Amino acid sequence: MTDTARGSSRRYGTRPTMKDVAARAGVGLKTVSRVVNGEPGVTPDTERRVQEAITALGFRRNDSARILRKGRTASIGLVLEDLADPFYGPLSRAVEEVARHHGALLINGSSAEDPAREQELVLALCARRVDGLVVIPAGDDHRYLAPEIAAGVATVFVDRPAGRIEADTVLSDSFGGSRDAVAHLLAHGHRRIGFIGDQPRIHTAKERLRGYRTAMAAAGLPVDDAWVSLGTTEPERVHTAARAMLDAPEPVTALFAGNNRVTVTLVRVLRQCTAPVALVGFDDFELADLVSPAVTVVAQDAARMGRTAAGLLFRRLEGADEPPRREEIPTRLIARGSGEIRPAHD
Amino acid sequence: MTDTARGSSRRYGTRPTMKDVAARAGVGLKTVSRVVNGEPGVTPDTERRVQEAITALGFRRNDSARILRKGRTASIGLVLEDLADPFYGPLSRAVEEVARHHGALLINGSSAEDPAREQELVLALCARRVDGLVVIPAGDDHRYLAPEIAAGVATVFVDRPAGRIEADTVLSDSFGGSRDAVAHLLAHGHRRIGFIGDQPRIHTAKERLRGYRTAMAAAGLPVDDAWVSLGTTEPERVHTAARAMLDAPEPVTALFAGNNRVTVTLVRVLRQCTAPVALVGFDDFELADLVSPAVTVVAQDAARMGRTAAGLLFRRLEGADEPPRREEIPTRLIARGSGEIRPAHD
DNA sequence: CTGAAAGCGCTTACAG
DNA sequence: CTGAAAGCGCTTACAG
Repeated sequence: MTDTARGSSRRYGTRPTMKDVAARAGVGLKTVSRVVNGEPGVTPDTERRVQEAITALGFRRNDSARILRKGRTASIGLVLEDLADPFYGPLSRAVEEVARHHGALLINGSSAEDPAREQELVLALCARRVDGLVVIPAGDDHRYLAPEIAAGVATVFVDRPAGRIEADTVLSDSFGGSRDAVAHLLAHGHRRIGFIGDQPRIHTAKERLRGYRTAMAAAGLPVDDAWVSLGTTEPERVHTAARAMLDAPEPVTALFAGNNRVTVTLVRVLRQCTAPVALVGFDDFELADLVSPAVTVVAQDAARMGRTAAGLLFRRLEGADEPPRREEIPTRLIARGSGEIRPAHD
Repeated sequence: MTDTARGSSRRYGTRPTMKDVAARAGVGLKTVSRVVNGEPGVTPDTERRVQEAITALGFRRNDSARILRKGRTASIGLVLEDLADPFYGPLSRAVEEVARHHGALLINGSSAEDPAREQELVLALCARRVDGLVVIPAGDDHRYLAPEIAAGVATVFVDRPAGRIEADTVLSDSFGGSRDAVAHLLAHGHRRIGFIGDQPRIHTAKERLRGYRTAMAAAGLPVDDAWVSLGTTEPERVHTAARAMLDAPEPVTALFAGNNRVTVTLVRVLRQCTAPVALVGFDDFELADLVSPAVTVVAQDAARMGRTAAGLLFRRLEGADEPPRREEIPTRLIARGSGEIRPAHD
């Protein structure tokens, strides 16, 4: 009889519960719970019997039930633009490492740069009752998150600020990094410098443009409208924009790329040019030193951004009750050759 | 009174439940459940009252409770080596897309190529009762998963086969791709070809070595032990191995790299060489065409691997009851220059 | 040292 | 169309 019951409880798709273990070991439910959770107050003999039952039945605690009772899920959500983008790999990994040290798992999803999808994902994670969220926002209005934050979901925004709510934020120094990049080109004799960046609704794109303008202004130089092009990072769009700047009657002698993907496209465009054109890119990429000329970049520290964000998150979860913080991670200019090319004449 | 109760139920960290909504709307619990889940059989007027209560209280259904009752978590686990590795980005993204179409979230973690950590992660995901698992295994003994699979956790192994259990598997054609790569070098006149690959305990490393040996044998050529080096992908290790092959009295005239990271290191090593040495790498990488000479590779389709794996997984979850499958994803040789260099003389 | 009862927040199965 | 009761598999708070 007992054997039959046990047999059927092993059927495909059915798993033994603590109750089954308790029955088999001839103890109470709470005793099984004690053993499973390593709580004290169980005699060695009782413990052994429970362990045997656990092994025999192939019991594994159902954390869904545990989570419901305890109120904490020991998981955090990570919403980013695209898991396949190399910038987010190290960032995700860093968040994961910190989560791991706190015994938490990572649930993540890609927004594909779509605000509606970002919101859908974030709210799905809230419904799962993640303890916290790390969000690289696609949208610019996060009021939908306010009730969740008020209900205790620790939330940190990374790479771009939250829109219309206050929250912990970790950003790269886009403004300072861009200003330095352009100053670097100016120091190498350039006067007509083009900026090709991401869509203007993206915060970092605006900041990088501001850095560009500030550096030009500090050098007392005018900025021709034709030297600035913001838009998608599609190769075709970037290619067209670059060609326009390079084929103008007074062509730019240097280009500053607003991000990773733009930089790579510009490397391709510039190989076709006869006259050398200087290039500095925002954000480093793996083989930047292998291309020739090697590409000068303003490097961001994605792993540090992830670590910092996760650190802030767990501070909140451990009860830190302080106003939202905004951390800025410095960038670093790495001169490799392409940014040190001087203008032909002028 | 009611207001006080409501006020306190909004306290930081406390969230309203269906019961609260029911009380406020003056309906039964089940009616709230019907509205929240869009089930039929609710008058428009009742529905409106419930919706108002939901909005007023900021209610969001607790999926932890739902999951416990329904038995399915609508989440799948993805365990890979390192989220930050560019090979896994597109693979993860592809798995995520398929999961999304099935309404499932992705929980993932990195094993860091450590079998113990792989097991710990996988079992933690099983305790969370993920519906399925996509595993890029680090270890070579997965018997620990047998009870979970028997209990209904759909499991698919990707990139490397499962060890000591039967399970759905999606692999690249490492053997065929490597054989083709080496045949390509042979066709360009090489006779002394070196192979630098990953650690021999990794299945793909063994398969790629087998492809190399098969191609050499098919050409009737001997393989000198000094031409084969398996080990970690640390740049230093790869550098030393390559130098030994290149500085030998009878140096190799071509190198076949067993993976991505090895290829990149070899590009760096070969730039220092005076005599040109041919190179083919297993696995494509983003800027392979920008390096000079551009790098000839055997490309894997990581996204297709991810899609295929997730496809198999959801077939199982939808009840497919068939023996474990093994899908092999073809590779593609992309000639870009480095693999078409001919040996100096001979 | 051990265990019975209540409850976490939902859904299921039924009854009106 | 609507709702009260039971239950998912654990943990909590108590009592022995």
